[in-house]
Amino acid sequence: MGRKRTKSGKIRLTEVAKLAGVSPITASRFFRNPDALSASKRERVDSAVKELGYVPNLAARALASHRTEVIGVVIPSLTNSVFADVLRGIYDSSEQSRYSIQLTNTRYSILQEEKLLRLFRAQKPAGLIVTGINQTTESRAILETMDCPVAQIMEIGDSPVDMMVGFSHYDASFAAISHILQQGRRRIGFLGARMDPRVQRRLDGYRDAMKAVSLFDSNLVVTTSVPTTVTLGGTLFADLLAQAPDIDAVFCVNDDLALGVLFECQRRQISVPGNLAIVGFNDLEFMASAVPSLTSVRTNRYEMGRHAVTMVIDAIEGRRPQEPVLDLGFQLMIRESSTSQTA
Amino acid sequence: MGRKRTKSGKIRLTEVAKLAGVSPITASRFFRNPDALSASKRERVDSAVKELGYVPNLAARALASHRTEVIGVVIPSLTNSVFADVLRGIYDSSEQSRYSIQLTNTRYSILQEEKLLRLFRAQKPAGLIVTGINQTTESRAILETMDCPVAQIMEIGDSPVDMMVGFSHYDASFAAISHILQQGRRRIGFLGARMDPRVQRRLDGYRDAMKAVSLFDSNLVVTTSVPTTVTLGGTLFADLLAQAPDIDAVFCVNDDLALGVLFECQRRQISVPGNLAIVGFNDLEFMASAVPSLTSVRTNRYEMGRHAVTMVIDAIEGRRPQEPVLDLGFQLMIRESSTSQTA
DNA sequence: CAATGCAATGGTAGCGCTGTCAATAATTGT
DNA sequence: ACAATTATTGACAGCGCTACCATTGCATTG
Repeated sequence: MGRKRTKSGKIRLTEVAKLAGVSPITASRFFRNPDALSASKRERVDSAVKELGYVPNLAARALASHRTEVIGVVIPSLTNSVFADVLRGIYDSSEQSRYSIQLTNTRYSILQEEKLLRLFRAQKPAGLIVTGINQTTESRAILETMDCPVAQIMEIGDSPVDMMVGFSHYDASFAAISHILQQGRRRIGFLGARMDPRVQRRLDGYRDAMKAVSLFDSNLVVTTSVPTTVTLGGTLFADLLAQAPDIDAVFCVNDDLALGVLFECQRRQISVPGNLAIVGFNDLEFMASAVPSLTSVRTNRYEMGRHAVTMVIDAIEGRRPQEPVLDLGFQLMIRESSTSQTA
Repeated sequence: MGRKRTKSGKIRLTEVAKLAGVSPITASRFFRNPDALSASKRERVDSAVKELGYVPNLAARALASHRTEVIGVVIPSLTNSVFADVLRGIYDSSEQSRYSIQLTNTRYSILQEEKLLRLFRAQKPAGLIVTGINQTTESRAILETMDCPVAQIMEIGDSPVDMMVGFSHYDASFAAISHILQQGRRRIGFLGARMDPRVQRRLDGYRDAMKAVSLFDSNLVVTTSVPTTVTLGGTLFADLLAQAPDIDAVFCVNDDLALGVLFECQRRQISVPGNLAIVGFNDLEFMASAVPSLTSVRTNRYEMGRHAVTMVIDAIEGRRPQEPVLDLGFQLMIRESSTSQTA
């Protein structure tokens, strides 16, 4: 008993084929592999598609082909502005392709991540982009049976599930501390919030850099698992001052904290960089226009998103990169807040 | 070249039904309308699903039912931190439902918006969330033939396509200016960047509030179509000072600009609020911890996202709100930057 | 010239699920 | 007790597309 609604206007591939005078399968090929058609048929199908305003039914296509044109993305946070740039890169790249993005958010929950990965595996995405390299054993197992290209982003490490795009948080942190040391500062505090694996590695870099010059002191480190805010930067800085009143520099694991520290310094009349150097991480836009301008570690987040999508799509289409790990590096943006007043 | 993969392990609804000893259609109903099953069958299907680890094939479901469980979201920018909060609300709400989010980005392009809406219409989403109320005639026509619930978010107006969640940018701006006037300031500058329709309405509110007390002066207004940054706030403020050196307050259409103005004041040794009051818009988190703390208009962005999804889902499931327009209002967060020094 | 290869095209047969409506079982009222 | 009503359930027939393989036509080869 027919649902007449079906006929209501919906153009099917069959109609296109009929108008073009070809078989449905040829019309189908027009979309998936136009080069396989002769020029004449290609043109006939093309104009039939345009004349009828045909739009493929993606559900039917997915059902018949056992594939989707969806790239899954798993990130830990929508709030963290770091991911905004990555996402922009991801969406920008995907828009030029046939693939669409399915974005999901773990809220830094390991369990949520496992659940999402399981969901993705069941839905057979064409590709997958996940954040970080510290998946649980379970998550890793799911990723390895994913049956599609997988890119891990934000950081790089030794054993990619498949591909990686990122940079070394350890090296970036180490470089930042080295710079501060070079400026003659000795008592460098460390401020960390929401200690996810990447932030943890920044702490490792800090610790090793300090230990290398025998300047490490656990009183210089203040961390919390609370999510980052500018206000929190001020609070943590106050804690740090209480623990180590003689600090002459602060390294913050992100720029929001650094801005909070700057404000707290203004509140307490601590001169920056006179009495205190401040260095942040990520190089958000405001760092350059703060007073004094704030030194930070620039990370190539937008490019990370773009490359991740490009690599995944290339892999889907059989063009695997010869080098599965892409290091996008970082740049130390040295500004007033960490250079001597005289400079 | 067989792809035997098809059979490889995939559990179909038929298998579940067989194990549960029911017909496939009954098993199907278990997912879509469990209340229609008797308790005994429901349990049998439930355990069969669990035992086999069955996961529904969404493509098949969409093809057979002519519906999807996708809610489309159209926003103009992924960078603008205002949308991060809205998106968080949207994703948080959707995760508790069966619906998934398909996010798209117009980059403030009218044409891109039309293209995306056309695409969505063809894919028959279960619901749609779009930004703003100023669609083109063409976009509006597409929305009206969308055949699914549509929520317009970020602002409210008189003729919703279907539903609306937002607040009045005009009123918010008017209220902010009234507050500044109340503080005895007379020469209130206006700084605007990326003049999208909502920002435009904030300008309208400013203009009317100033005209109401005969204090409007076009020299007090500086706008640009360039996207907002903190740095731009400083630049625009410099332009404003050049045009109107006697200003005693600045109203910025967003908090990034306000922060840029604050930094520029620090650079130029302009005392805030002594010589200049600063008021921003959105109440981003840093506003409260700046020195001095910065007055802003708090908008309920997270709630906006949550409500939009909830309303759309309710409408999809037949529970239409009696009132299609939801005004989430705003709150003026009065802080040091706009109050007299003596206060 | 037949044998061979290859490019272009089409026929057949589902992909896994649900809409429709009919059929059956359970419940109620009088 | 029996008809009328309601709750459950199932049979059937596709949804619109593509994988697979077969077929056709034509150029190439020895």
